[in-house]
Order: sequence, then C-alpha cells, then structure tokens
Amino acid sequence: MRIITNNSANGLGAETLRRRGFRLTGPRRLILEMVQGTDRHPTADWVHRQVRRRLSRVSLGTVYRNLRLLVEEGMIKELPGIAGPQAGAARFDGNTTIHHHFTCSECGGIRDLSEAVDRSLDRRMAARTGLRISHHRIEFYGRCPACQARQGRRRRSRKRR
Amino acid sequence: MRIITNNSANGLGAETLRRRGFRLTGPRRLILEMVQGTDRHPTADWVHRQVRRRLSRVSLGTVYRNLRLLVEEGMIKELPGIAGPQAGAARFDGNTTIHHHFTCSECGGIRDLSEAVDRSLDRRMAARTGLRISHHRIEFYGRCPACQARQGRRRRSRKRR
DNA sequence: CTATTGTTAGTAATGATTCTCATTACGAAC
DNA sequence: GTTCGTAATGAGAATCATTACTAACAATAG
Repeated sequence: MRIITNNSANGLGAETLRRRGFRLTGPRRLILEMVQGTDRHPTADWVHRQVRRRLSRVSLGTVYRNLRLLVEEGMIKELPGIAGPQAGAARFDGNTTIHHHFTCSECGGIRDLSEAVDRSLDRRMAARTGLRISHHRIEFYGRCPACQARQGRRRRSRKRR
Repeated sequence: MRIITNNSANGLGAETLRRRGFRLTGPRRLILEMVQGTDRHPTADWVHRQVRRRLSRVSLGTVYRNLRLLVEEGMIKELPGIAGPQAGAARFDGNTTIHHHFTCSECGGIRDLSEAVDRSLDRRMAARTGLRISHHRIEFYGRCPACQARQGRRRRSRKRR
C-alpha cells in the first residue's frame, strides 16, 4: 500500500491566497504545512502541539479558526469522524484529492488508500436512486497490521475514546 | 430509493437479552424502539427527547449508557460522524445490516441506500494492499432533493453545527 | 430474608470546539 | 513615517456533547 502524501503539490501558492483576501501569516502557514506534511489525519490538538514547537505562542483558538478557514478555502479537508474509540475529535487531511480510507476498528488509525476512484459508481447510483451525487468515498474497516501483531492476546480491554 | 427500516426484524428477542445478562427495562426498551423505529440516524439528544414523551423522567445519562450498551451488544450501530455542519454529535442506526449512505452536504441529512453491497471489493482491496479487511461502507455525497428545491437562491448562509 | 448485582436519575466533571474581546500586525493612503 | 481601516491573534470564557460519579432503588440468587 502506498501512502499518499501529496505535500505542497496543490496549485495554490501564496499569491492565490492573497488574491482570495487573506494573508498567509506565520501561524497560518505553519498550520497548513503541518496538515499537508503528514498522513496521520491529525486532530486540531495534534496540529496545535506541532505548531507550538516552532511558534510557541500560537493559541488553540487560532489553530481551530485557521483549520476551518483552510477547509472553506478547499486547501485541506475535514474527515467524517470515526466511530468507536477515539471518536469525538475532528480529523483533517491535507490530501484534497478524493480517495478512500482504511480505518482500524481497534486503534482507530486511518490510512489513505491510493486505489483509483470509480466515478462510474456515482453515475450508476444516481441513475438508480434519482439523487444528485457529487462523489463518494469508500471506508474500509478491519484491523491494521500493528493491531494484528498484538494478536488479540490481551482480551481486548474495552477502552473508550 | 427504498428506505430500509428493518424494525423489529433482528433475531434478538427479549429472552436473548435476559440470557445475556441485562434486562429490557422500561427506559432501555424505549431507547431501542426509538432508534429502530426511525431512519433518521438520530443523535443521543433526539432519542432522549422522544423517550421523554413517554417516560418523562428518563435522564440523558441513561440514554447514553444504553445506546453504548446496545451498540456493544450489536443491536444498533454507531455511525462515523459526518463532517461539516452538524458534526460533533454521534449518530446511531437501528439498521444493523451493512449498507451505504447518502449524505446531503448542505443539510447534513443521511439516507440509507438499499443497493447491494459488493463483498468482492473487500477481497480485491485486501489482495492489493495486504490489509485484513472486514467490510466497507460507501458514503455518497450530494445535495438532497429538499435542498435542491431550495435552489441555492438564498446565498448559502454558512451555519455552523 | 439478605447479600449481590443491575439500573436508574441527577449532577458534576471532562474534552472538544466555538465565541468574545482587547490587542496587535499589516497594507494602503497620505 | 504617521494614520487609519481591516485582518489576525492570544487568552480565556462559554457552549456542547459526552462520560463519570453517586446515592437510591429494584431484581435476583442463595
């Protein structure tokens, strides 16, 4: 499985941003870089911790404000949260192309899948249901290699979140 | 599009419940009925309001406790939350069969789709990635008929949650 | 009947997120 | 470079969803 990283390589440069009516300030640039520079589908809190390592006075509110802004501008995406353990916190994704996910139902980790997206599925489903469909996303579930290694020996202690 | 309702029709009767070590008490029975009796993928809060109409002293804590319990017992499911407006609250589903969803990206409403699930996709993806996949779920996105009718005239006022 | 365990309402506590507001940074015009 | 309007920020309060805790009560086993 190839992990899609897709750093930097989206068409929006600093000029585009300025044209759109907002500046690429220090905190904002760092927040964007952090989300784009990882494939961990980070939470706001994780981004905050990372940003602080370089700009220590950045507040959590600023991180949230800018994550929302970047989502609105289409520069990053917000994932539908995961159910079960670790739910409750929003996850963000610097890879704005449509792609599928594999979610480990044990540890809650999410991996991008690089498999091609079947656009014809949208058309077929639209035809059958009469709905206007813009796109779809497939979520695969199972146990990730790491959790498999841990071989369910320890009877799965049910931990919340 | 057919809406899957699937009330009542799962193999677990009252005896099974008792055997499993918990009683189908008044509040608990109502909570289960409410989730199974709707296709709205309700939040805990919605269930609470409904239950109260019949048993007014039921507390919100009881609703949460029992929803989690019913999920653990496999009698209902918890959905991966939706992104964007209205995110932040867990959604539950009385239809425990694997099925796909259509999410309106405008109002956040979720509909069940009755289309067959392609199990071979799991096998193919597992072969390609080496992951152990138990199942998948397809989320379709678009605007629902109701929101389409509202024809984006009113420039979409961005409401949060 | 009595000990044990399950269930509850009510409420406090927590975690994630948003909001408010006073302050600061920036860019354009003078 | 001073001034002015606006965008952006940090800090903390407020809000929302959820969980944890507690004391009381009910069902059940022995």
